Order: sequence, then structure tokens, then C-alpha cells
Amino acid sequence: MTNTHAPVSFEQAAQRVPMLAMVEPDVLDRAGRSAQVVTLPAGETVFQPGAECHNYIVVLEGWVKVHLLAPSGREIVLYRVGGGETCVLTTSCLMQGSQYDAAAITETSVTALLIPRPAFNEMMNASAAFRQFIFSSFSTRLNELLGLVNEVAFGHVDKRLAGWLLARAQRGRVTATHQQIAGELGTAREVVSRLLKELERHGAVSLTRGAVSIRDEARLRQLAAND
Amino acid sequence: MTNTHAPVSFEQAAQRVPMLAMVEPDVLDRAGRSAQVVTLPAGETVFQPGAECHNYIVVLEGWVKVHLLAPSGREIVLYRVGGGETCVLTTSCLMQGSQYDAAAITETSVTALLIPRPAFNEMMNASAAFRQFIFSSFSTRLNELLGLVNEVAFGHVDKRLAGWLLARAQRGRVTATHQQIAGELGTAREVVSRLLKELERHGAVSLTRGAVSIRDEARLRQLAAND
DNA sequence: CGGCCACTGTGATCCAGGTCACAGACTTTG
DNA sequence: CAAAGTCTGTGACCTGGATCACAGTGGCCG
Repeated sequence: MTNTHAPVSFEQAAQRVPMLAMVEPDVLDRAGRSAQVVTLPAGETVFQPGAECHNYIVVLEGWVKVHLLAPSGREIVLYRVGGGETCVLTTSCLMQGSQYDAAAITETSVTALLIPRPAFNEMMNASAAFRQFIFSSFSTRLNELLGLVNEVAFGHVDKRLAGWLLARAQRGRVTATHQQIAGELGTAREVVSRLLKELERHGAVSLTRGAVSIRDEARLRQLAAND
Repeated sequence: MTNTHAPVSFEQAAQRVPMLAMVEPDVLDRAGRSAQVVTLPAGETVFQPGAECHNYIVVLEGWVKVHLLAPSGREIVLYRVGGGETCVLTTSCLMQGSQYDAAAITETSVTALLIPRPAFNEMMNASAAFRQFIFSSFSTRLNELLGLVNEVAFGHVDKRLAGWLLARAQRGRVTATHQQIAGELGTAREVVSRLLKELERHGAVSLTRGAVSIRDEARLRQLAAND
């Protein structure tokens, strides 16, 4: 998103993340002593089913994708974690030791703040602002997952596709192969190809290799909504 | 679960719920001043899409069902809240003011503890044990929802049905109409009727009006698991 | 006991979407 | 540029499951 360089120190990082900026300075300071800033390349696995967590993680820059993988090879994206956000599964794993069968991988190069469990616990105890942030993350993700269940249980792929395109377009364009889109929606590539072609026929989008351009946003929106 | 009578006072309630029993006595005491114990009959709506929350809720006895309703009339159960548990959607709504499109209704007569927002906030600030409880609830529900997404996105109804029967059987028996089971799984009644009949043909269950009895648990388990 | 209502069983269809199998188009790289 | 790999388009096909339409059937209540 930003085109500045990755922060290198905890202090710089903390200033960048609104949520950390609200934490009481002394609390933050103590946490900073054991925290570290790391950078991962794109395509790296952040966690896998069955993994253990020793650090609380805040993404500073870049995107992490959290998804479920079916044995069949099909995939569905649960949510993404971006700059200033935190992954609730990691947090929950850290606090409860609970295990999830979701996996997370970096989609871009990712700079993240790692806070070891003891420092995390201290922040939780000492800072109401920090707790607020954690709860708010849980709420948001929970809400997103509810929406996902709703869509997957009752929705149709054509509408979900239209909605997904609208949600992820940057200046009227989405850069993704059909295969990737299929992985987003939990369906098969051929289905996506066909539905996209259908949208193109309706003049809603135009298709090029590796990208979809939105031609008629209103129509797309209508297709996404109409029940 | 228990066959004792519903508690009538906050003190009695607090002693009953393991999670509240761990909260520091003085904190609990102050909360108790504004808390109240209420009883709802079965079939009552606890919250609906768009509702606002003013109280933190702990179920003392009975069961509340949280589900999604599709405009088509189809339904899917997200999870249940039982004695000693709390509904994360309510909590999250209370803390964040976030709105969900899920609904909750009492399945049995339910006794619950209501704690007004200010007292709730105070507990959150004052008690690590209480926070721990809240987080643990979030984790659990999140995990359940992940499992649900997995099942709905990639699973098949026959396996889900078999698994559901195993999960909800009391002494080899589940009391529910096919319509209700369909609502649990997010599918249609006819589908359930047919699949149950199929299971009966395989000798896995036997069917009576309003109930399913498990005949061959091993076989059912195998049907639920086999991919 | 007779009528009504909720529940169950089932056939007939229909359709979204998953799977298979390729063919052609575009890209990358040697 | 040629070959290999990747991405896209599409036809053929299959199937799970949703929907519609009834016909029983058991139970309860007036």
C-alpha cells in the first residue's frame, strides 16, 4: 500500500500502527525490549495446521492470506491480514494453545512485529487499549466468517464472484488468474472461467490473461445483489 | 444437564459457573450489584439481526441456538450456547456495537445472568480470569465456525448428517424431526428424509416419528469419516 | 371416533456446479 | 525462434442436492 520502506525498529513500527500508538508508552516500552521486526518474502508459509505459536504477530506491511485447504486440493480464503492488523488465529493459538486446520501464507513481502508470549501477556494485563484492539480483531473476523458461512451455505457462485470482483478491484481492475479466483471462492477453475465469460458477454467485465477489468460496475453490483 | 432448580440470586449463580467462580471475589461482588438473573421460556428470541445489546449474557442453565436464516427460509445452526457458556456475538456486539445477521433463540427454558455494560467493562478491566474466559469463548467459537466453513464449502450432506447424528445422540437417540435436522445442516427436509432412509437401509439407524435411533454406531462413524 | 395437522416417504424434475478432456493462446526461457 | 509451461475457453458429462407435488401415516384433540 505505502511505498515507504519497511520500518526497522520497534519504535518506528509502533508509531506506524494506530493500535500500538494508543497503548500506554511505558507498557509499550517494556514490550519493545523483547519484540522483533521480521520480514518475510511473498509466498512464505506463516502457519500450517497443527503449528504452535510462540509469538503474537502484528502485520506492519504487506498481506497475509488465511485459507482452508481441502484434501481434494480445493481451497477457500477465509480472510486477509493487512498492515496494522493481527491474525486472530495466531492470537488464539497463542493464548489457548488451540489448533486450527487453516493455513496462512504471505501474499506479498510482509514486515511483521513479533511479540513473545510473556510480553504479550503483560500488554494484555496492562493495557486496556491493547485489549480493546484484540477484541475488536476477534469481532471483525468472527463477523467475516459469519458472512462467509452465509454465502457458502446459501449463496451462488455467480453472485459471490461478482461481489468478490467488486470488493477486490483496484481502480476497476483485479489482477488474478482464474485459478486464483477459484481458490478465493472455494470453487473450481472451470466454473470461474465460465462465469467470467458470462459476465463479459453481459458487458460487465472484460477479460485479459491474468486480470479482470470492470466495465460496468453498476451492472456488476446488480448481479451481485439480485437474489 | 443438571436437574436442580434454577438459581435465583447472583451469588448462587456465580458459584455454579466455573468461570465466574474464578473471578476475584471483590470484583465479582461489585458486578453482582447490577447483575440480574432472568429466565426465558423455550422458543424465545434472544437476539435478532440488527439488535443492540446492553447486557453481557452468561447462560446458567438451558440451551440457546445461534443460527443464520436465509431469505428462502432455509436455516443453518452456527453453534449452541449452554450452561456456563457465553454468546460471543452478544459480547462482541456489546463491546464493538457490531451487528450480525445471525439470530438466537432459546431451545429450552433458559436461565441466564445479565451483566450491564458498565459492570462488564469493569470486570474486563479488573479480572484477568474473566478476560481469559472471554477470549477462550471467542477462540472456541471461531474454531467451530472454521470447521463449519470447511464442512459447508467442501463436505457432503450425507457425511455431515452422519457426523451430526453421532455428535448429538443421547444414549443412541436423537429427538428431532427431519425438518429440524435440515435446519441444523442448512439443507432441505426432503434431502434429510432420503439420506436418513438410506442410513436405515444400511442398518446404521432406525427411524421413528420425531426421532432417530443409532443402530450401528461403528458403521455410522465410518460413513461420517470416509472421504 | 373422526377430522385435522404435523411428520414422513418418494417419485419426477431441474439445475448449479464439479470433473474430464482438450485445444488454442500467451509468455517465458533456453 | 522453438519448446515448454501457463493460462484460458469450452464441450460433454455427471451428480448432489433443491424443489415440487403428492400420498401415506401416526397422533392428538375436540
